[in-house]
Amino acid sequence: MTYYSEHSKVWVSVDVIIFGFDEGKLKVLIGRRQMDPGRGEWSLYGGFVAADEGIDECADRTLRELTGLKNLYMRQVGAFGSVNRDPGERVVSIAYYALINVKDYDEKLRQEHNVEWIDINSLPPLYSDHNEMVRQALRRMQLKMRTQPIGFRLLPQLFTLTQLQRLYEAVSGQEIDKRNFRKRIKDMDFIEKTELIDKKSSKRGAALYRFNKKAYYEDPNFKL
Amino acid sequence: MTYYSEHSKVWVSVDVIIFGFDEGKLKVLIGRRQMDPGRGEWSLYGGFVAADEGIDECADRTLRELTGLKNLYMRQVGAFGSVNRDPGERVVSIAYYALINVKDYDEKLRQEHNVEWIDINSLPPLYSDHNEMVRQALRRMQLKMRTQPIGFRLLPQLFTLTQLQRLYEAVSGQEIDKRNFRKRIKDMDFIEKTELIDKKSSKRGAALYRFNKKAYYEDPNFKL
DNA sequence: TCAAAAGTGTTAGATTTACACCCATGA
DNA sequence: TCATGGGTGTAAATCTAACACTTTTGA
Repeated sequence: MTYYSEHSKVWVSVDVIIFGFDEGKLKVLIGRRQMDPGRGEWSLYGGFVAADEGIDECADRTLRELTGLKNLYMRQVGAFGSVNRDPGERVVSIAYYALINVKDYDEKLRQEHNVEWIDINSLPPLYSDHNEMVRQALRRMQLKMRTQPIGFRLLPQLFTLTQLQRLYEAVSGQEIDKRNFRKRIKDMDFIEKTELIDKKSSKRGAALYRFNKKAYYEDPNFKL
Repeated sequence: MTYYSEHSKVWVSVDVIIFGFDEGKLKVLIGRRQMDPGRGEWSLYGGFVAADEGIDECADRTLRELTGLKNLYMRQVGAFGSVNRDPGERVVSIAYYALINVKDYDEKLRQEHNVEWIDINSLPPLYSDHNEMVRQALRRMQLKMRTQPIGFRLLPQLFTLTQLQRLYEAVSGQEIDKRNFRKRIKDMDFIEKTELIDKKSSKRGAALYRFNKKAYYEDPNFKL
């Protein structure tokens, strides 16, 4: 049974832009390409879509393969399919972006896969059209972040308000007024202050907060 | 030269959600599927990506094939690639949406292709995941329309403010206050009032306006 | 003469922005 | 004791939303 046999098939791959937040900077996980063509060039991590898997499943599998983590936040950026985007063969690639807490990523696994966290503002030239994928992924993530509380995916479960503010500054690329920021946060009941104090970041210590998912679904008024 | 031969290839197609505005309603161009499987079902118009064309070129070609029109506004919605989305074979499809002025579409061509303008709020069940494609395309278009003056692509070159308002109401799905709307329009210097009067829509007649692309690029302050 | 659509301003309320000082603590 | 990051409120400006009547003219 072959319905579309007069048309030609192409390879379809998935490339993942993995965002992390560390040292006050927004970072992307990239590595040296391990196959030809382009072996050794800086590249996003990716993989080919198998005959019996959907593209979302492929993205999940690829991400888990690299990070060992499940249930990460991931969204599609879009399809990239210029004829000559891949120097080897005709490949259409679907880009996804994912958010992870850098601390959750096992250091050994990172080294095994030979990938590194690079500041998004200092990315080297990447393989094929991967720089463009990163640009588009960032734009998408920025937009999403204004209206959905996904930033917490880049932070530990407990975080200080300064950390949260630095995160939003790093993602949006612009400074935020401390008092106005904290005022807005106070209005969101699903960002809960805990009794715990973080003593690492300052002498005085800063209150640790937590994102309450359940409270968010009951009253999802997020707007930054 | 075969780099990726251990991986399997799939068919890649393009499906186009063509939006039009007519009789105060937002409409989509759909037709009866002309091939197996699913022959006769309501469906978006689409086509397969050839080995030597990029996906954007494929979308352009598909759109021109159907409408005979060039330089239409078109944007990618995303890739759809569940394993079983197509009942015949494994096909990954990239959805695009396009905006056209219904009046520019040659009636004869429309009949030849056997497609119809259907109110987006009264769409029948469509082939495969096409209903979902339309939903996502609409959402994308709505978002874009708030910050970019793309609505004019759905109207004749000359239009009245009431037409423009009805368009925005149809796209956003909610009523807009007439006075507030016209106030905002007045602030945009690139929406120019002409000397011409439209006498079709009312006894009194309404001023016809025009979108000045050049003026927009000089001072792109659009916000609705 | 009247029905139908065009056109026009004001005001209250809500939201956004700008801005500076005291606090607690470890070194 | 002092340097460092934590924490707090107010006022002006801007933006948004609500709202009703007059005009023109073809039928």
